[in-house]
Amino acid sequence: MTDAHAELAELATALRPALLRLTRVIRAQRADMSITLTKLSALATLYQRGPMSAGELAAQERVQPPSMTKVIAGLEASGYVYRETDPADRRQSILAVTQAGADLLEEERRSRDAWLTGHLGVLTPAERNAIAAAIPALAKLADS
Amino acid sequence: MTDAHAELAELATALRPALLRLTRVIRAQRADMSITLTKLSALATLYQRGPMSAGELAAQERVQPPSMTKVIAGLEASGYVYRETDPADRRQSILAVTQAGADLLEEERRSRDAWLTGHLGVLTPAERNAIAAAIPALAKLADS
DNA sequence: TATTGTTATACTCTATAACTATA
DNA sequence: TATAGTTATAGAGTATAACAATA
Repeated sequence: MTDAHAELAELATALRPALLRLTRVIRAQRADMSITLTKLSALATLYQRGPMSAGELAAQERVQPPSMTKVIAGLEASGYVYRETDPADRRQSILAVTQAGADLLEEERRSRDAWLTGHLGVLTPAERNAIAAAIPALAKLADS
Repeated sequence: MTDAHAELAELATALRPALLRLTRVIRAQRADMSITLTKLSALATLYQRGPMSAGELAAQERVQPPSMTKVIAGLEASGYVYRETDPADRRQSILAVTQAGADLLEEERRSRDAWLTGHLGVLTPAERNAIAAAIPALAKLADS
């Protein structure tokens, strides 16, 4: 007789190290690049989803507000994002990506030596399809 | 005409935030547990793969040796691993999981409220299958 | 009072460089 | 000399608690 919980625990046990190690590898590969993975991710989200407040961006990225404050400060200092006080609620600022930020994202996307893009090319089409098919479920897990 | 590189870049762009956010959520959920995700992962690897040296464990976990030194020190202090000097090469120690370490892993696996296990249960069977199918490809990426 | 964001502080994770012990 | 591991040091990432400004 099948134990459903044991099966889920098995899946969790297999998934956890795969996520952790791959994230480590991706971070390490970025060590000598212009911005870190954390900053790149926040910048990409802001670009894709459009201008938003610091709190909204923190929620999107699944970090606490003080963590996002530091990430934004770095992106702002580098000239990749700017902010304007929301006239409707002066506690908030609306963040947006600058042209330099958009250029950086485009460069990252296009770059032939971007590690993850290059290594995805080493996988078989079936393996890439398997990853593509799993992304919505992984995103749903992060949301739940 | 299809640009293969652009497609890979798209996949990378979708995968990266999913990995990063899910890893953040999993780490955050462990905040009040007995050991951190990094230590749990190293302990689980040592248990599954069997006794090995510190250098081997670092390579398995995709971290540099000094990082693993600290992880091992914590696990040893907690009584979850022990080491014995390799008689054939006295520079190395062979690490192994103690009974307390094995008990902890069993407890983690069994625990009904382990976050990841619980939340995998919320996914549909098709979503879980998609994740299970992607794990080997994710592991291959981390290896490549 | 409640909400948004920041500052202050601290801990975990991880790396590189330099060193020690052994081979 | 070369290798395995540790120590020293530093930076990134992240959190909680306390605070300030605004609603």
